[in-house]
Order: sequence, then C-alpha cells, then structure tokens
Amino acid sequence: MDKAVYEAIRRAMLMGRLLPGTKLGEPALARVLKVSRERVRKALHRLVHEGWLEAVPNRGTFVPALTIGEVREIYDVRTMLETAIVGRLCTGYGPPAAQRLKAHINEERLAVRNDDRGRLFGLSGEFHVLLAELCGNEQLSKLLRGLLTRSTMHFSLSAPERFHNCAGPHDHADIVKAILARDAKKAAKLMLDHLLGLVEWQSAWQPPPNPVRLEEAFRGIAAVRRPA
Amino acid sequence: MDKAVYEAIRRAMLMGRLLPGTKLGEPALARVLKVSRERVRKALHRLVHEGWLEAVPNRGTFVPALTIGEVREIYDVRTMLETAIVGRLCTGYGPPAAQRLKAHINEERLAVRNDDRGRLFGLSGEFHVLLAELCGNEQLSKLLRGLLTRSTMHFSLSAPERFHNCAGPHDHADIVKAILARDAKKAAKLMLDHLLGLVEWQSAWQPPPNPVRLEEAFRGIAAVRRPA
DNA sequence: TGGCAGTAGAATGTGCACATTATGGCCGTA
DNA sequence: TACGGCCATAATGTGCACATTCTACTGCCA
Repeated sequence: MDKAVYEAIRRAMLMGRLLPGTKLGEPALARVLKVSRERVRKALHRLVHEGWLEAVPNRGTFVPALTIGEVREIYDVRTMLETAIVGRLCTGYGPPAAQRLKAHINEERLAVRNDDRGRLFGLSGEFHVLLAELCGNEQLSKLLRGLLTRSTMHFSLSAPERFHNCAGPHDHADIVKAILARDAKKAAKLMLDHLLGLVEWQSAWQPPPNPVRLEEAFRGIAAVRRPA
Repeated sequence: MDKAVYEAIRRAMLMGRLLPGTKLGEPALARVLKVSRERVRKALHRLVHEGWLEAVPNRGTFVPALTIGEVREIYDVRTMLETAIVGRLCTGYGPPAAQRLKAHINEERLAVRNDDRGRLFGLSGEFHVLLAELCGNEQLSKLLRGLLTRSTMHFSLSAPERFHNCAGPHDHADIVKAILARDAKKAAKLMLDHLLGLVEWQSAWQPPPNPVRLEEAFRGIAAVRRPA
C-alpha cells in the first residue's frame, strides 16, 4: 500500500523532523523508506495537492514555509466555520452529543493533570473536529479536519519540540459549558476569542530566527554548500 | 501539459456529457483524447482527489452520483461560510469592492435582458466567488471556489441542458444592496434564504428518471452492451 | 434449464528504462 | 581575478512493458 509512504512523510512533518525549505528528493526518499521511486512520487504528488508540500516543476518538492499571513487566513476561515458550528450546536443537539463533549473535556483535564503534553496536543485538535462531527455533516468534518492540520502544520514545523498548551483546556471547557447552556451568543464569542488567542500565540513563534530561512537567503551568495 | 486532459474531462462533466455512473476507462480516454495513458491516469487521479470522480481499486474511475444529502451538506457548509462573508463585508470594504459588486450586478442584469442563459449561469457562480475574494482572504477564496464547483456539479450532471435561472439575479442584487447599506443582519439573512432556495430548487431536480441509472439497473440483466 | 467452475480477454497497477532539464564544477577569456 | 560559456552529473518527467486483478463468456454438471 502506498499510503504508508504518504503517512511516513506526513508524520515526519508533524514531528518537526523536516524543516521548512527542506528538499524531498525522490531517489533519497525511495532509498530511505526502502520503496520504489514511483511510490514516493505518488505520495509526494498527493501531499503537494493537499497543500502539505510545494512542488517546483523540474526542481523537486519542498517543505513549505507558511507565512504568518497564510496562517492567519486559515484561522480566519476556521473562525467563520467554527463560530457557526457552535451556534448550530446550541440550537439543537442530541443527548449523546452532550455526553461526548463532557467526556472529551474530562480527558483533557486528565491530560493536564498528568502533564501529558503529547496527549493534550492531540486532544486539543480533536476537540475542534468533535464539534464539527456533532453537527452530523460529513463534508464539514472533512473540511475542518483539513483546515486544522494545515493550521497546526506551521506550528509543527517551526516549534515542534514544545507542544502548545494552547491555553486550550480551559477555553474548551468554557465553550462546552456555553453549548450545554444553549447560549449561542456566548459560545460563538468564546470560540472567536479562543481562535484569536491561538493565532496570536502562534504568531509569537515566528520571530525566532529560522536557520533554513538564512540558508535560503544566502543561497548563491555565500560560498557555502548546502548540507543536503 | 497534462492540464489539458484534466480540463477536457472537467469540461465534459460541466457540459453534462458524462452522466453519473459512467466509467472513464483509461485506454478509451487515451484513445479519444489522443494522449498517452499515463497522462490520463494522472488527470484521473487528480480529479478523484478533488472529489470530481470516484475511484474503485482495480475497477476504474466513475462519474459519481451525488446524493441529495451530500448536496445539502455542501450547501450547509457554504451557508456557514457565505453568511459570515457577507457579514464581514458589511463591517468594512473598500471603494473598489462596492464598484466591483455594482458592476457584477449590472452584468447579470444585462445577461437576463439578453436572455443569455449560459452567461448568467457563469455569472451566478462568480458572484459568490467575488464576495469571497472581496474579503481579501486567498484561502477562503480557494475553499469556496471548490465548494461551489462541487455544489453545481450535481446540477450539471443531472440537468445540464437547462441552465438554472437560479432565482439568482434578483437575490444577488438584494444582497449587494444590503451590503452597501452595511446592514449585516439583513445581508446574512438574504444570503441564507438565497442558498436555501438554491438547494431546494436543486433538490427538485432529483425525481426525473435518470437514463444512466436505468442503464446501470439493467446491466447484466438485459442483453444490452454499454455504448462506451 | 439453472447454476457454477474454468478460462480468455481486457483493464488497472507497478516497476523500469529512457528523455529532458536543472545544477554545479571547470575552463577559457577579458 | 572575475565573468561567461561549456560540460558532466544527478534529478525530475515520461512512456512502455509486464504483473495482477477483475469481468464476461463458455462449457459442464446437477
């Protein structure tokens, strides 16, 4: 199955092993992953199409360096969708929805108590997906899942070793509380502030100097040979 | 360039030449379009990934038969985004935005007056894209463009020969009027009603018996060989 | 006559070899 | 010494041939 190659590259990106600007050569990947070049090609093409990588014709595929502007745009779209989502959940949801929401919040609390950053990182993302799923709209869920992965990619690539506390657990609990109280206005406002906080928090991570950016800037100027 | 193959297939779908359930065989397409099978393969894979076609492993790729439920879901997502869009446009837009909106409405009026259904069909879609573009969010524009093509695909496939009047021009003019008056509430409401009307109008198109559906139903039963 | 196994054909999936293009080093010249 | 053109090398792009899988027809058997 060629999905394995796709997943391997994606995982490497989420783990921050591939810095922005890195070139993903087909022969090198095929050698490392021990698969044929065609498999690698297909996986790369798919990743490019999904926005994970950038392809330059006759040059290769590269790990993109998302600008703060693009991240803001993605969060802006998320805001539009997710404020609408919580609003809709306030107008009507089934009993299992309430139960799932409470269960999720409890899991996040548990992760915080155990200081399990990795688990909390995963749960924070899943919370937003959960809200979409509770709307019962498959298209919406898929779309939001894509936006979420893309919005976190920037973070994963730039500062992966430190999982974000996201200011999340508390925000999430408040949002759930508002939904259960069927307070649409408040829920939407809380979601808006939550996402605004996230994007601001991520923006603060841009300033630290990115080594790859320097390498790109000096390519063809200084007499340094790139390591890869 | 392989984009030509991609565009050719897409155009055929939009023109309604490919009915739902039709199989797009690689050798047949390569023969018809006079390109190598690899080009066809790449184009098909891309179309599948974008949701235009459906692929069954070791079976081939087929023109999908979107259910009413899926169409409703897509319109639901569009409602979330587009009500937010008009709301945002009401809070702030530049002078060129107002000018472009007015110009578009005028073009639609002109198309109606000339009874140019084809042009009106295109303009009706472009109106929604225009609103997204005026927000200045590239991600949003791309996303909405995809949703729009997918939501109209169902229509194109099931009833392509009759371009929809969409109850559009009038609705669009009202929406623009509300935006220019900076009446966010009204604009959002009008957009909501507009999209609700569109999806209801499209739903009404499902009942008429689909010839391909019959062909599929009799496949393997009657002694008819499929034309392709 | 109805059902089923076997088989021939075609279509999809996969890997390989070649063509094309970009990159980096080398050399000649101003 | 610096600049510009040339060439070797490696990577990407493309087409082809083979392997695998599914479909459909045929013939056999109950």
